[in-house]
Amino acid sequence: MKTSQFLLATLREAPADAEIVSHRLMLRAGMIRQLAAGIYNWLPLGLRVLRKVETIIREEMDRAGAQELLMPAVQPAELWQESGRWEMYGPELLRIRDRHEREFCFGPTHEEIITDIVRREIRSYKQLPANFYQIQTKFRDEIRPRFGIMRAREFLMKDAYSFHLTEESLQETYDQMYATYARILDRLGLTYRAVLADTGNIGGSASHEFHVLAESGEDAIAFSDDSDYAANVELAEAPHPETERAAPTEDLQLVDTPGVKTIDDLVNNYDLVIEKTVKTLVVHGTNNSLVALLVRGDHELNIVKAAKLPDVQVPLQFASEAEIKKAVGAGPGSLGPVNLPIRCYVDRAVAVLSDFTAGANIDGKHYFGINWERDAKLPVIVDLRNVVDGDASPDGKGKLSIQRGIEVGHIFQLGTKYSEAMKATCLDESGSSRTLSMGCYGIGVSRIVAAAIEQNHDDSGIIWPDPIAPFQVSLVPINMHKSQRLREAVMKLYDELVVAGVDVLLDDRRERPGVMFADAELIGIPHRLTFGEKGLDAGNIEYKSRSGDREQEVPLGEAVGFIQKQLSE
RNA sequence: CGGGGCGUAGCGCAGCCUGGUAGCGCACCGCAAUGGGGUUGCGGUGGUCGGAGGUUCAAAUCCUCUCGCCCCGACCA
Repeated sequence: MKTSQFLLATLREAPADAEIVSHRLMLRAGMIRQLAAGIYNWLPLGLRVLRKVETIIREEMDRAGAQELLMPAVQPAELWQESGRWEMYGPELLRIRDRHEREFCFGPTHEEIITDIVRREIRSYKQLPANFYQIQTKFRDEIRPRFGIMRAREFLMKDAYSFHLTEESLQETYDQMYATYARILDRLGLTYRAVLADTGNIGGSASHEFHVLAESGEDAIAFSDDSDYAANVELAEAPHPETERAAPTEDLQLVDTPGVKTIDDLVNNYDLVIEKTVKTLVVHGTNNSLVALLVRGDHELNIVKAAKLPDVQVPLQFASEAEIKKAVGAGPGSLGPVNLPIRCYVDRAVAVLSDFTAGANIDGKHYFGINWERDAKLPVIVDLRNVVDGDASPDGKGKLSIQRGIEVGHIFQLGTKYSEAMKATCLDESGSSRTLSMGCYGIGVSRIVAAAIEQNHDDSGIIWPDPIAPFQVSLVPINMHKSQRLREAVMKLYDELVVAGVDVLLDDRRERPGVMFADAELIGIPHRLTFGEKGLDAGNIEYKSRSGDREQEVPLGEAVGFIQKQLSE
């Protein structure tokens, strides 16, 4: 490709509303342009990357024996009503009507459609197991799309669905998909971790997420320093406290704490130890009740764990100040376990506290020296908090450390959730009808592009891993317009590279070298060949890698071979 | 959905408070010089000032409505 024939839409300045690195760089490099909130055009440069990611995924899925098919983006409401998700999915489902007022949605995922296909087409156990996938555009009407392509409403996803007669067969395919995802991310050249995950509203039992590690990641993931254990912080179980609850040494004391609304206020103004304070969070419970959740002052409530409690309404919603006042008689900031009139759960770490501080359920007052059983009955003890750096690993080996990750893949064992609702059955060896078990396996194709940039960039721009670079090599001629013999030599080399199958971008604009270098670096081409008259005289061409650690003269005659060697490394 | 902010040329912004012929930088086009890290000079192209309504002799500017986009908020007890 030559720049004269290519839309090189680079920008010096990024639009002011682009917040994260990948969004800024994708705009500046001319990969994408926004059309509406969470909806983007892919310009030629961006599409080249997207297609390369897609190709690697497709190759690995095919290699794993999955079959590609393509399902519609627009789906009839009937199937969603049949699975029960037309009501359950909520406002993220973009619902539309056709001219006959029939209801449809723009598919956010395709369990219903694939299950419908399979129940029509698969009759016999002899056709199983089967694994179908597609690479297709999804639409999820996110509350707040953000970060460019990272959390867009319309995005490209590879989704796969497998069908089985037995749990063993499902486990086998699940394990195979786990290995396939690892291969895909290895081939993409990304640093990642697979972690245990929550199954969320898709449902099912076992589940793993694949995270590309990056500071800007929206998810926190916890690793053991001494085993393979890795889990999303949403899921990671906090350890049982190592100590028993100590006997009371202080009397219960009601203290005036005017204006104290937060744990920080309390600790700073009354010289307390934060580990001996308790905060009380109030959420909506079932049947219009309120439920109080108690965690230590220095800990964070884990929303996923809280939402799993039997009395808590799903999705989790925090009570308003007015609701709290009405139920408790005091506002947020003055709540605690003593004389608390609503149902209550305590975190394990709270249950072992003694002589601790919490709100008095009277505005502007706190109790100091609270002790369980003496001052308040100890409520049900559950795991409510996020794990923190240094917690013992749940598998008993080592300590946890927390890192940020971008979720690019998620695999689930769904079991019979959809096949049962939609009556997807087939005959087994004995001729009796059996409900199929399902697995599903997703990869965010467009999100991988953004994640790759988050992980691989510097001040000058993107640094693509070779396998997904829009071009492998940039060819930068210096002052080509002034020298006919340089022009001829450059064109000859360009043709040779193309014939050799190298993905090369020749910058044939009449620009100064600085401009061409800056653009090549911004768009992240991993290898660069610079060619000027001086080099031509010496019979050399200059090579530089984007990561900057290699720079050398290469004899012109060996340039093609040299590049091929770089690309195969 | 709540809170905040912003819509003026492709991008980044000024002008608005205090109404009076719409500006700057980058990009783009032309000419010239320059020629190995975003060069310089000169000359140009490009704008229904998000939209509608109102006030006024006169509206980017004031008022009302509306649309769009962005940020923060689901850890606050």
